[in-house]
Amino acid sequence: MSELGKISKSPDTDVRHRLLSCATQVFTRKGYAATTVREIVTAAGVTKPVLYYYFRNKEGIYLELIRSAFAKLDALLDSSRGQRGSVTETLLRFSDQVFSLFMENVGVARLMYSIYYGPPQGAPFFNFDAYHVKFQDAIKRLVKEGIRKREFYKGNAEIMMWAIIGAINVTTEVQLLHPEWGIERKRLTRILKLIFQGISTQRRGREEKRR
Amino acid sequence: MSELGKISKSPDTDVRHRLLSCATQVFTRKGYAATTVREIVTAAGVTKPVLYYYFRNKEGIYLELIRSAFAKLDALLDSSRGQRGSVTETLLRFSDQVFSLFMENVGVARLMYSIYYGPPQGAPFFNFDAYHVKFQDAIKRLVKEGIRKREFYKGNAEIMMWAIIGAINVTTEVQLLHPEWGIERKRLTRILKLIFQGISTQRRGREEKRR
DNA sequence: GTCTATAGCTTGATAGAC
DNA sequence: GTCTATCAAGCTATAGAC
Repeated sequence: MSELGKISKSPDTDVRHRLLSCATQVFTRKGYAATTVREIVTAAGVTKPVLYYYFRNKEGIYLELIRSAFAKLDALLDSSRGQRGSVTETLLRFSDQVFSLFMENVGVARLMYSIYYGPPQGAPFFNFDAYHVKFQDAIKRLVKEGIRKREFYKGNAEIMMWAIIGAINVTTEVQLLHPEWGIERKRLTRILKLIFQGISTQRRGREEKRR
Repeated sequence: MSELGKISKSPDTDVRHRLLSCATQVFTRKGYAATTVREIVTAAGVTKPVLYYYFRNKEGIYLELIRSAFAKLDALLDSSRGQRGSVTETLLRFSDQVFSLFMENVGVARLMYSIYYGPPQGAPFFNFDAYHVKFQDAIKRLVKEGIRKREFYKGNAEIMMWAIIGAINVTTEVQLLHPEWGIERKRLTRILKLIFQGISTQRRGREEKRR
């Protein structure tokens, strides 16, 4: 009986979730402006008022999609602070979690890329760049901590940051568009480890010898 | 007199170039489908027949934009073969040239990102992925050559390739959207050198010691 | 041929019954 | 929470005046 009670309660949130999922797909396929509320609700198998009940309007469901995804990223960024263990480990773990989050929300990610790079349809403004900066700061802070703890060479933290972000981006972007090319989560770790250790057999030039 | 002759000849190609430039802007701003031939020609200060003379139609001018940009990349990829000097130098020079090419055609690059990631307007198909693969192969070939010449450690060439492509991508993408963040050409070189040499003070783990 | 006015459709959004 | 029924605004197409 209690089971039935729980099950009968779930459709509420289930409908909400289905609406979000369908909206993501339609927005991605047709762009913000060309997407009609009608398409979203028929895809989700509900009627219009349901959408207007859960989300204020078309803009509301769009912003909810984007915001909820970034809320998860925010939580992850916060958790990257004050970790025990080496910075190297923290960076690897953090990148791995970012990749997982990306994959779990790959649909929304695809939509965000479409909005960010695509032609400006009348989509409501969202400050993607603020999150780019947040993300960069989180990585840069870890790199600086690594330098302070002598785990990393005393070099330009920003350059190191870009190398790491480059690895994360290339991994997520390839996964976004060509999952069949098989850059999966483990591979990101391997790329990062490579960046930590270097490619060249000739280690450190002038800087090293001068010490 | 001969001067006048030369000058009177240039407007032809000038008009052609102006059309291409304006088309790039309008396509990027409004998307392929929403762009009308009328907008392009008025922006370029010419009449419709001029566009239809130089390019067959709307599809023609679009494809010309994309194709001519990739033709330049093709030339660059070819030139990366059989270079003298160290592979490290070749890779740095090649990346630098790619970045320059990207910057010289940043308008077309923006359009291509918009088409590639944006909602599929009825834009004529272009095989962007084929060029992605070509590009990857060029880098991978150089990395393998580096390993063969003992310039690079005997590691996974593909992982090294992704690290390098990550650096190139992050540099060009940031330049595309936030030139004010100041990741200019020199910075790409610095990121690559960092990847070659590594970040960590702990060089090579188990793999190294086992040799 | 050209312009305008209007009919009719679509869209985002809401009211009120259940 | 969900439905039916409906609204107002905006767009497209075209009939019909000139």
